[in-house]
Amino acid sequence: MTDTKTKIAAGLERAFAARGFAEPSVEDLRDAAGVSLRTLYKYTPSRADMVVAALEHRHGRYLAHLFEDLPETQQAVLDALFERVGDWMAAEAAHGCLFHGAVAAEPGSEGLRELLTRHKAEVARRAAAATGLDGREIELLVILEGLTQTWSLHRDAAVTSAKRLGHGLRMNGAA
Amino acid sequence: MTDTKTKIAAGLERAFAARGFAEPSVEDLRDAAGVSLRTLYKYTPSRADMVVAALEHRHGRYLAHLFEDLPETQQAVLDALFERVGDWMAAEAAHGCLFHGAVAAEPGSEGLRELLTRHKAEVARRAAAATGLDGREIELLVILEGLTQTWSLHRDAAVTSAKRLGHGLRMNGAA
DNA sequence: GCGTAGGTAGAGGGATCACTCTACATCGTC
DNA sequence: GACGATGTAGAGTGATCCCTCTACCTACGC
Repeated sequence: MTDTKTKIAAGLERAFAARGFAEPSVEDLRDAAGVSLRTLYKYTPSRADMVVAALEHRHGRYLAHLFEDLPETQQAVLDALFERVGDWMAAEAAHGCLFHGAVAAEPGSEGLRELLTRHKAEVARRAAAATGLDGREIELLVILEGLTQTWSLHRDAAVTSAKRLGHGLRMNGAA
Repeated sequence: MTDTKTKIAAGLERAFAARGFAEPSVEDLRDAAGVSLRTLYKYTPSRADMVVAALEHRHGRYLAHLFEDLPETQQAVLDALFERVGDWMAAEAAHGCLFHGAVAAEPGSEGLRELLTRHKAEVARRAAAATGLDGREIELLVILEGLTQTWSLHRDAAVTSAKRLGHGLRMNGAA
């Protein structure tokens, strides 16, 4: 049997991704996690902790989805990254980035904001390393975030646009 | 005296922008709008309507902020747009795009999603027209959205990155 | 066989919240 | 000076929600 803690985190992530952070009640979250209310509160002693658990679980899954088994050439890596973001949105994030969603739902939480910062920094760092575009982390992040936000409006066209922007990135090395 | 309806919409916009969509109670919104509860419910018969009123008011203000009195050359327009987005974030949107925030707070609302779509389409359309980059609306939107999302993490560096990406846009006309 | 760790089931408290309703004030117009 | 439109003030209602707590079950090591 899978570890109770990961089972809970996976269920919470699914619930928040599907219905946002405001709507699901703790009883809904309990159903999604597949445990009793008591056990849920044992591992995540408040609803805010449930949000954190879901985000941490998602962080790992997102990194794995983006950066495992990438192609060989760095140009192909760049295109593959954007395609994988599109695939991720289609399969898992119909309602947009979960981290931004969590911060938007609770703008006062310093903890959530720090989680968001760390998540995005890690994505940018790994993307720059994998594409050989060191020093261009922020530009990469602008494209990745823009793609994430526009995907729900324009689907594949957003992926294509991100690729084009990425190619431009590779062209002009300096400002 | 200013029109009651606009006074309410302006107050609501301020409240949601400052504290997000989940936190403020209707009584908080009443205080922000500066009217009585009865009057507030007369113009916006439910809390959901208050959200819509705030977004419609913001839509107008955002377009005015971005597209009024732009410089003459199209290259300067492009840079000015990104700078204005940065200024807007600093002054008005410390917590990110209000439209995405509203949809994230209530993912089930078809009305909000349509409002978001129309808002972004109009921004993209006007940006393409003002910069002479017709046909590149989606690429422009990816940069604008990416800038909006990364600004809270990287401030001026995000604006600079957006400008660089914009210059690349102007270079390669075709795919 | 028994203790312990870790689980289920679900009722109830206390607080909050969206929304309604009654009663009263103000002001421009005829 | 009466009147209608438009506003304020604020108490009350019904529902929801987060969280706690009691009571019980099951598997496993020794």
